[in-house]
Amino acid sequence: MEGKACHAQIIYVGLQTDVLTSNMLINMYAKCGLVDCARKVFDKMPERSLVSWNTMIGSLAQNGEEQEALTLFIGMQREGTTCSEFTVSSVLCACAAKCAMFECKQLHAFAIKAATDLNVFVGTALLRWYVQNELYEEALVLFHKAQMMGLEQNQFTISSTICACAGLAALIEGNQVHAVLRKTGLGSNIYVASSLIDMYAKCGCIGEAYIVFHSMEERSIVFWNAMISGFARHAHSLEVMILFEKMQQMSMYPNEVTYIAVLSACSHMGLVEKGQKYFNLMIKEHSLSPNVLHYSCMVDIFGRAGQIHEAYEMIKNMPFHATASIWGSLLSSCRVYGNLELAEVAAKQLFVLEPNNAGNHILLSNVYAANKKWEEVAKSRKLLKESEVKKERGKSWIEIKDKVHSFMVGERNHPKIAEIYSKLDHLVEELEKLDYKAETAHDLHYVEEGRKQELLRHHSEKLALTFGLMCLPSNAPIRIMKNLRICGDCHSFMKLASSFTGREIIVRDTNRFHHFRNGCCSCGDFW
DNA sequence: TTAGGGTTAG
Repeated sequence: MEGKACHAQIIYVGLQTDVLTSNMLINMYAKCGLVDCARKVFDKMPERSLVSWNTMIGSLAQNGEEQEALTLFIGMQREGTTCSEFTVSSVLCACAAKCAMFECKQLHAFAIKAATDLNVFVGTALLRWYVQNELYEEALVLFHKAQMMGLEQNQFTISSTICACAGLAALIEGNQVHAVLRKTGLGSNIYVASSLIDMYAKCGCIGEAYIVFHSMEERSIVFWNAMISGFARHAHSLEVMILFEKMQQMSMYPNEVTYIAVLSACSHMGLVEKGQKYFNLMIKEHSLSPNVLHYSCMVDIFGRAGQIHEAYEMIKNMPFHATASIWGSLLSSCRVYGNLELAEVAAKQLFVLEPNNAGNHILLSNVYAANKKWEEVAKSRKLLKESEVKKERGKSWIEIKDKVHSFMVGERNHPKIAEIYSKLDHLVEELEKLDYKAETAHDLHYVEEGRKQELLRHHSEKLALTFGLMCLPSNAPIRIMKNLRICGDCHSFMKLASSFTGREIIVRDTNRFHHFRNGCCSCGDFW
């Protein structure tokens, strides 16, 4: 109100035409959240300076009016006003919030042309934009470029970069950033430390994540959640529960994110009663309203444990429309337990919600096959073949030195592919001596048995494993990332391979880790 | 007279 009174006084004495005063007024209104008042002052200005434009664009960007900020920026260009690093960083923030990829890419080029890309504000906004839009590789390229040019790194650029490494599960890159932290001391920042825990957990190094967790005295809720989510991702349910208790002893109370981690740990381990206990605790003890993700966890908990009807009841009674992910979880459970009736219910919903997801058709045909409904299997396969729907191809990747090696199922292009196949054949022979038999039961391609076995043998994670065995030192764990869920055959194969080679093998599939050691998997064969 | 930012989610 003081500002408004002051504005009235300025108008009274006739100072409103002064550019400097108007700029200050725009700024004052924007800081008070009165962006409309700021805009009125801006619109009435007979002439505007660069600062007027910058202040107005920045105000709009910060007050959630991103589209208007972009429109004004275009207007500024049309008027021929040269922009500065202030303009570029504000407009970049607006683009990142809007996820306007095209504008952002144009703006990046614009920033380079206007020689503003070396400005720390501009660089930070660019990095943030890339990470927010999951363009992690671009983010890392930018970070390396900044490093080569000797530009300043700060806690903001570093936490975004670590987030990019986490998104790519790029451990070697992540380790390099960690080394920068050790030199600069930026690792003691709570945001940086939280993203570091997340990065190590997502790269399969849960022990490293815990070392970071243990080293910090300051602990925020996000920091606790990052560690608990990491343990959940690795199916270390006991550690999840211990930390859940410990945080409360230290007067830090769980929030919605904590409960998602706790419930997902229960689902990965088949802990139905514990899951129900936590779900009730969340509502009654901590007064939190479960969101669609919590319900999704509960459907998963019941479904994975074979309580398909309870899972379906949960869906029917929840206060939200079920998402594709929830119906997908039910359909997967139906496949595992051969429940045809509910598989058809789930599939019907999924075909509407995800018409382009071939996996749903395949799951349904698997349930038909498990129930020996061969006519329906054929119909379902025909439908899939006729539609435009394509199944996502299996892909695995592994980091060796500073390079990511990627393998598709039946890979032909890798430079060492001949040697890989030959070594893999040899490994299969050795494992067959330990009673390994290719499990083709769930692989329902209409192909003859020999060909089925060949397809299974060339699953991408087996190729990545073989390449890891060829290239990595004998004591190094082999970390493999995969874009789909690991199949039953590869799971058995990895267990035997860990025993035969004496190696630790870590496989991350769509949303969790499997640690294979001495012939066993951390998931206890429940996933 | 003008700038902001980063972390956790079945």
